[in-house]
Amino acid sequence: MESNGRRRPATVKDVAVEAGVSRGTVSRVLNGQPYVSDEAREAIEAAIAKVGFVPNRAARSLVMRSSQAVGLIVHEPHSLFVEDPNIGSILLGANAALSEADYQLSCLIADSPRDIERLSRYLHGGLIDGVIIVSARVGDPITRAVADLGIPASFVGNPRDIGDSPHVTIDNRGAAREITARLAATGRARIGMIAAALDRDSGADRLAGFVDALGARFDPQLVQSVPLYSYSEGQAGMRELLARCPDIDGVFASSDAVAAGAMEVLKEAGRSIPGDVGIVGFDDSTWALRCDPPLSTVHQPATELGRAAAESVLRQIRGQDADAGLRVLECPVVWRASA
Amino acid sequence: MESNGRRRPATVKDVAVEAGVSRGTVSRVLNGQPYVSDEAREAIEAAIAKVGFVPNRAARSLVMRSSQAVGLIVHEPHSLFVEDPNIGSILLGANAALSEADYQLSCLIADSPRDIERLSRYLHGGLIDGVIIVSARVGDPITRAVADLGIPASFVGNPRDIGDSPHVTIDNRGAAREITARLAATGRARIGMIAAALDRDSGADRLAGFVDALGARFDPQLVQSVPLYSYSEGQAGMRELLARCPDIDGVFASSDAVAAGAMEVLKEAGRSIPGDVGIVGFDDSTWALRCDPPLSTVHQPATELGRAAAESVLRQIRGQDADAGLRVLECPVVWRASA
DNA sequence: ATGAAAGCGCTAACAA
DNA sequence: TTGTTAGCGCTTTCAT
Repeated sequence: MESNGRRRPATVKDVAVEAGVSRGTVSRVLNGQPYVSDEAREAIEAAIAKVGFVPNRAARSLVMRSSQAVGLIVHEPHSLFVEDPNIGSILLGANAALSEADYQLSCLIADSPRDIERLSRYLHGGLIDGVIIVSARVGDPITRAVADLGIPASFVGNPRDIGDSPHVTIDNRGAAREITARLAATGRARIGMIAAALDRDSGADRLAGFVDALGARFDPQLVQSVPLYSYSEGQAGMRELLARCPDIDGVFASSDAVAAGAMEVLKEAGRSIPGDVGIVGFDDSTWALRCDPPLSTVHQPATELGRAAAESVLRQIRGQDADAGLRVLECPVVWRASA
Repeated sequence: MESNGRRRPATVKDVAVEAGVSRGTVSRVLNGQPYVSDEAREAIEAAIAKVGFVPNRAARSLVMRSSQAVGLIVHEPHSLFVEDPNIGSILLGANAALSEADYQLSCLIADSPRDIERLSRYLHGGLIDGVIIVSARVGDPITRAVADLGIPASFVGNPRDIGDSPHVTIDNRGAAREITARLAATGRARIGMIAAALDRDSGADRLAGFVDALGARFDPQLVQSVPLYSYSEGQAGMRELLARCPDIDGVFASSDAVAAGAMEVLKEAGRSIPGDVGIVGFDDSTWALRCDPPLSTVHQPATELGRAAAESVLRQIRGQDADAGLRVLECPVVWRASA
């Protein structure tokens, strides 16, 4: 029976009075502790329903020093946040894992220096037991803030400066190496790369994998760097590459969105895919299937990344962090028609 | 000077001792209250920095009965959450408005009955001062939970059963009417609609606007209903329509993603756009510009919707809800090449 | 098995 | 202008 209207919320005391017991006993029932008579338990449960009692979490957090809530910080440039195909899945994965453990996920956005300032106070405040950090860059103020806090934390991704902090990631370099090698194996001679987001570990590692795979055949002329993993940057990058090396016959785009933009430009330039130019992407997002022809790419297990990060935080909260926090998830190549 | 390591967090008392004043005075400084000598203020500020004090928000929330945090509940089916082009912008808009008022935005996901259960306890708990609800459907349990709570709330959108609760929305029906009329004015004789998400106010209203615009020329045969605003549903819907009415020469798709899917199918069927068939969408999302030809559509002011909803919640928190919470934002038609 | 009482960290009313 | 004190709602010894 939900009480409606603007009445003062019921407290343990109200429940205790209603049930004719003490607050201590009510608390024991609330927390499922032993040593409560069936009689008392039933009376209290009835009273709780009757007065519409819901525990005040601020009070509980204060005394227990824990809140059963985990934050997930997203620090993305404005534009990307809206489009990033992985964030939504990471969120859903983290939420699922936390939900099973009866933890509340609270997604926090860092979109300005002011946000970061407020956020670090918020995290300090005892309303959050742990935190998942998505898409941090090297030197990210969020990283510092979290480290200073000493609160259980786990990163999705692996910015260089988090040291051996718990994190879950994929082997960007290995996957990039693998898909580049396969592209080369289709008989391409002049393979280029549109290398996005080199300020992120994912971006830098994908480039490194590309260089690995090409070995002596690597030609820096064939690499065009662009700032973001986006469709329009893909277009811009491809235009540059085409102008500089008209004989290009293979492209590794460092995300599917980038690849989609590049394909658009290639078609406008009259190049057939995969006939004249083979192209591969990264992420296996909705972009990949929407391309024509469908894009060969690397499958990124976004949901599982979110889930694993949440589980890592949960383990730390429970004090089991002896157990390794680091995990590298599989990301198989998905071969389709674009190369 | 941030204190590191796992030391017990500093409290007001520590600051008071360090500064040689009482806890009351420290509290006054913390809350920017008058009647504090410059001398005391300086000593306290120095002490705060020295001991690395950050207020415990659980304690503060408990006594103040407010937390300076606003929740934003997203209740979307799994698949859509990942793709919805509006949610990210709504979030960013809400965050910007709240940030200016020094409120923390906490985005909460409702992805299962269990989530909803936990969420309503969470909202009850005093850790959240108000809430923005995105994409609720009629009969949504979230709506009931929020109503029972009596907490400041504002909806984005207008499900029929929220009554006159504060909400911010667009005139879906009017906009649908307008863009359909324009499509008709291009000389189309057999205009159909792929009507998605009729269980949502937005979906139902867009269909109503379509019917309005066509008047006597409306033919139910030319309407295909699909469950979700998605690319693949757009493909499915278009296939149905094409099979049933091969003479179709105009299509109103109820979102850009749906339109993109429909365009794909039309092209496969050998229809030229806008030559054989004119097509228009809704949202003005990234899909629209990515289509070939670019899609005529209705611009949805997603960022502003988020901002306005946040401002509405803020007003309610401040007790100014006499001021109207309802706002209908403009959504102009954007005319491009697809029709 | 249960009640009484102390106290988590903070703010606010009251005295001084 | 400042210190003192009484709670906010909850959990948790310590008695009983």
